[in-house]
Amino acid sequence: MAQKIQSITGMSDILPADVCLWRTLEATARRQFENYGFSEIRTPLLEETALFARGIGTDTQVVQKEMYTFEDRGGDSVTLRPEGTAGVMRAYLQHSLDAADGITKLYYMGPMFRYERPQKGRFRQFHQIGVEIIGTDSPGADAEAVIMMDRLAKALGISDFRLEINSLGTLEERKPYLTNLIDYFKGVSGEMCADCIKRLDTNPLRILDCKQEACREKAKGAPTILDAIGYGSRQAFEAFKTSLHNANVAFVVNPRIVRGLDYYEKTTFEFVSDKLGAQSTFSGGGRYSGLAMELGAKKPVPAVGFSIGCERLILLMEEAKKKDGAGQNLSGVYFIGLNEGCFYECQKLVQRARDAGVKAEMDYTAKSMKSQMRRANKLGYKYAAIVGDDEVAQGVVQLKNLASGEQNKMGIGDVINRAKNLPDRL
RNA sequence: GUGGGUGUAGCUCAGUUGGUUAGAGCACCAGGUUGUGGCCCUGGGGGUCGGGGGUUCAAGUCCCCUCACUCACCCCA
Repeated sequence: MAQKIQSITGMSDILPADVCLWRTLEATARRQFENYGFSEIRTPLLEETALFARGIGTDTQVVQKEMYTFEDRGGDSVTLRPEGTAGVMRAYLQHSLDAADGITKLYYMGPMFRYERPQKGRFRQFHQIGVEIIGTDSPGADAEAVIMMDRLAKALGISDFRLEINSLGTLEERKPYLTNLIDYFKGVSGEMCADCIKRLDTNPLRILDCKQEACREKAKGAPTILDAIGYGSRQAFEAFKTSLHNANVAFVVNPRIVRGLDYYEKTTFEFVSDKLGAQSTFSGGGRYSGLAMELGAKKPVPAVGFSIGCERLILLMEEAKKKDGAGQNLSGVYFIGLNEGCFYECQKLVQRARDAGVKAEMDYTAKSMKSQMRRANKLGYKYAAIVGDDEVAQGVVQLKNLASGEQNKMGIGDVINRAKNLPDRL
């Protein structure tokens, strides 16, 4: 016997019962983003490996350990995209999307791939919806992006979340800060956990976020990035905060927010919820400008963006939906043929209904009436249309309203009008 | 990559110190009504007990290995 094949680790099916929620998310995001003047862009799932290596940063965990990278048949190294921003920036540069206007506002949605151990809210194939505002370093753009995300979450019925913001300063400002930070932690490294001692070399900012009690204690006394950033960054951060206030977007400043991708600078932000387990960030982003140069642009291109972890947001939507408990609305006509002789007539009627734009089905074989009625009920049809010998002879059907039990004889034209909720002609 | 938890019917789960033919609820199918669904009643189908090996007269149950799922570390959306 052949072995049963199932989906591979960390890559799950979105089943029909769940697709409704996904469509709501996607449609709401599209409508919102387009109201803010964004256009959709679709880039390939597969890109040259160098795009991500250079764009995200060679030393990041994503690039070093998590990418699905392989040689294609021509011997080129290609990679399944682990995030969306690099591909969008590549497309922006490749097609000179700045030509029409200095500012380009884009959004995208689709699957991303990272080879990680799955857990709650984390998968190997996961979905992101993201936006990028390219071509301006105005903090107004940062605010617009964050406000849009805030409104989207609320439009989806999610209220139980908080916004955390920070500024990482520019790359130049961060360098001396990092040196200070490393010096500080080296002074107290004897009391820190093994992971954090490693982080001194790999990712010192992460130490600020360590969950170990001893490290947290030490992190309290550490120099803060917000004290180290320059005048320009500070002013931009203040302007950003003012815009959030003006839009009634609540936030907390969290100087320990660290982003995992190298290209971030200045404003960064995360939308977090404590209903998501350990992976509590459902949307995160920030400002970047070095990315374009890494991808071969002649000068830096300032940009800001964020991306939503769809699976995590869906989790929150499910949570919010539990409170509503929306009932299903019935629709369509289920045709019931009472015997073999009526079967073909029934097929004709089903097709006329469908051609007229009405949802309609029937059994594939002439089973008992009871069985067909049960099916009509189970599938959530509003009407059953019963077709027996008498009805065929008279050119009518018995149309039964399955909710009220009311039943009337009528021609197929009237059935179609009823099912389309058009007023009856009679 | 590391650690914990869980794998028995389509789903949720029982299954005693190892002991007859592995059960329940829901779901599914049929009948109770030869042309009327939902509720109810009756009956039915469906299981390599995740997989492999071992101990034993005997393994769903004990031991080893393995795989999958899940949660956490790490990291991130």
